[in-house]
Amino acid sequence: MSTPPQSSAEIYEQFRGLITSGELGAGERLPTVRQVARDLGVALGTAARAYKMLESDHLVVSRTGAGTTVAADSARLSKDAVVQIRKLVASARANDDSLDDVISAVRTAWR
Amino acid sequence: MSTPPQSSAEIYEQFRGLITSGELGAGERLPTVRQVARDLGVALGTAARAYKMLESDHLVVSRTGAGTTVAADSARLSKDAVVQIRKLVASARANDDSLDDVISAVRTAWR
DNA sequence: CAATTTGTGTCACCTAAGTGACACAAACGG
DNA sequence: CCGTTTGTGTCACTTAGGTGACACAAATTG
Repeated sequence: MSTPPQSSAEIYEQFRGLITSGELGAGERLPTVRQVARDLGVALGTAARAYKMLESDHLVVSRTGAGTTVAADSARLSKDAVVQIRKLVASARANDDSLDDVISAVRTAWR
Repeated sequence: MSTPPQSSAEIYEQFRGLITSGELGAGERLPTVRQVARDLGVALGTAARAYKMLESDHLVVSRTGAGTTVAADSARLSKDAVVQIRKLVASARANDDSLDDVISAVRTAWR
């Protein structure tokens, strides 16, 4: 495939968001690498690389044979931020702002 | 250089944030591609590619000889969103949240 | 007008990261 | 216990996007 629908970095980001926001709780099982690969139409190694990145961050624990589960202390985002993010998204949506513009502005506002 | 300090995509994002949030106003001049290349330690072509991307988005206007300036109708983010982003960043900072975690959570909350 | 500035285009080259197709070891489950 | 599931590792190959070093055309400047 010449243009992958998702890169390993994007897959990583996807799960990272679910985990750090607490939407995926500690102990919960992630889909298998082969599941992810099939669902997103990427190669096995690409999904595997994403999981490796998550493990490097200690966001998940992978064991061959058993699957991959969310690590114990993985809800890293404060409740405050989660609430603010919900408001921001509502506001931006109401104004038809684009996700990319919002992300860029957050990055800019951060420094 | 094996590991570029910034990729063209990152440089693009940087300016995109400044422009869509209105921090760089219409008509304002951007640094020259050579300036950007020198300052960030990237190759000329890398900075040029970033500017090309900005132009594809109609965020800037480039003319050989003259420089690159912010396009007329380029403040694309709503005031509401800008305000919410300011609050979010304050909140996240106060709680020691990481930028990457916040970005990931915003992405997740969006869908 | 002449020199400079600035964006653009091209060259050969290198590396990161994607691909499919495997193989293997650890854990699980009937 | 034995077959299946699952994460991991490797292979050769392709592509996107970096690199430095140029050259060129258009706009600005003195």
